[in-house]
Amino acid sequence: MSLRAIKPQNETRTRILDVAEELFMQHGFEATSMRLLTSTARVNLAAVNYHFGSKDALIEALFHRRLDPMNAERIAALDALEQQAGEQPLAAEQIIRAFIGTSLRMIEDARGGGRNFIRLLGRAYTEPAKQIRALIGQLHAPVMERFKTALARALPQIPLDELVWRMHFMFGTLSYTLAATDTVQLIAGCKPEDRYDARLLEARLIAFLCAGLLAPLPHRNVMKAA
Amino acid sequence: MSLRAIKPQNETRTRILDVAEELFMQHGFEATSMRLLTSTARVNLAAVNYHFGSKDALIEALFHRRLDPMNAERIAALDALEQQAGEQPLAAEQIIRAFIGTSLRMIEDARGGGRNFIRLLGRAYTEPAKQIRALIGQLHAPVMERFKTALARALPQIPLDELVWRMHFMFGTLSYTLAATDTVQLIAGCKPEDRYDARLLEARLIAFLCAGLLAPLPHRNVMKAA
DNA sequence: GTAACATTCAAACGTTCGTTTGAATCGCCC
DNA sequence: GGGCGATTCAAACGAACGTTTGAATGTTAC
Repeated sequence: MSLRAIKPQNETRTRILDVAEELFMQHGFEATSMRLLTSTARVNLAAVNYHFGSKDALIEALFHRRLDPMNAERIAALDALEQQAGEQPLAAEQIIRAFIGTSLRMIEDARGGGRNFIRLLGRAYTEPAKQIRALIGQLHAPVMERFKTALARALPQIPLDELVWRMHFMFGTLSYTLAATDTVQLIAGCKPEDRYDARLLEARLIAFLCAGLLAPLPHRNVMKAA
Repeated sequence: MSLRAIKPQNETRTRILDVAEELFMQHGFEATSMRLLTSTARVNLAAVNYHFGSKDALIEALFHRRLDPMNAERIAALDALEQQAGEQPLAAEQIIRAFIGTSLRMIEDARGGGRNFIRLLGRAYTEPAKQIRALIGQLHAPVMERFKTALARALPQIPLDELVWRMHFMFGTLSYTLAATDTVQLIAGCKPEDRYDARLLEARLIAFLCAGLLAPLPHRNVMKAA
């Protein structure tokens, strides 16, 4: 067998996953049929069922392939920050950077398909299918808990329930921004080319999110005023 | 014909729309079949095609029914604010309140189905189907333009492109928060009962969004640093 | 009462879906 | 080079989908 003819291991699996990322991002999970997927990937119709078991299992494998390393990287980044800081508390901005940096770096990876996945992920947070939301929640749970305690230590003046909501808002901003497609331009005048300058986008996101996270506490008496 | 037996006009239409709101919110557009929809609404299977023409046309009518009054209300609220302020510029917080107040008031309407629609809407912003995103974008365009100019006048120190992005972030926060389901609790410790205290949620959202909108400008040299 | 129109109904239409099947082909070790 | 597990292939499966049809029923006006 010649060297040039060596067939990469799991080539079919990989090609299915890559195409699935792109098509699921474009059309959604339900609207992407196995026939379109397999023909686009130039594999047999039965290949998905053979290699993954079912369409649902393919979706699960797709999220695991990207999310597991991403979340590990996030936790490692936070570990490194805390070790480097020693006893000193971290700044909220550092923690935010550690979280969204992982996503934004993948956005720059247009060739490798990372951008496709990030957009798909942004959509998946509001996916109606319960099993998908449950999977995402389960994969994110450890890293969420980790960042929650880190932020709570960095911002002791913010009550925990308020902090949880602000993390919720932050997460919404991030997922919506990442999920945004080229076609939808809700706010007229938005220049689409800006969207892919990940460096500038990061600076804008950080400024917005840090300010929101550190916002003055809302008056608690709104609870009684109702 | 007795008074009690009077059949409300368009009862079938209305019942279809109400059930569609609920089922589309629960399962999404694609995953909700006409058979489930019509049987839940206790109407004949052909009723949707008779009254609306097609499933897609039903979706379109569903958005029009809620969004047209909502956006009219938003613009009216902004008009009232500006007239009341006379020559004086509005505060950013007033403008934000005018926008999100409409959504949050519908969240409190659990009986009337407004809550269903708001959640559905939150999801629709990241809907993969292009026609749906295009419809939402088209229905929102006038109100978006209106709020953009209002915010630009209230915050002249913020460059327009930065302002557009911050509106984008705001919109993401709002849509994600509204779309959030009971089942997904990405951040552990979030108490679901808080979610329906619209008054408290509004105070939290306003504090977060105002701070983000008024955040210090990011350093522009990040563009060169890349 | 009856003609004209609006709505509802049960049944069927053709299509597409995810999945399964069993044979054919490939890659590799002895 | 023959055997064997891994993979690919064309074909078919039953189910579910959105939609259409034509008759039946309800409603309104004269």
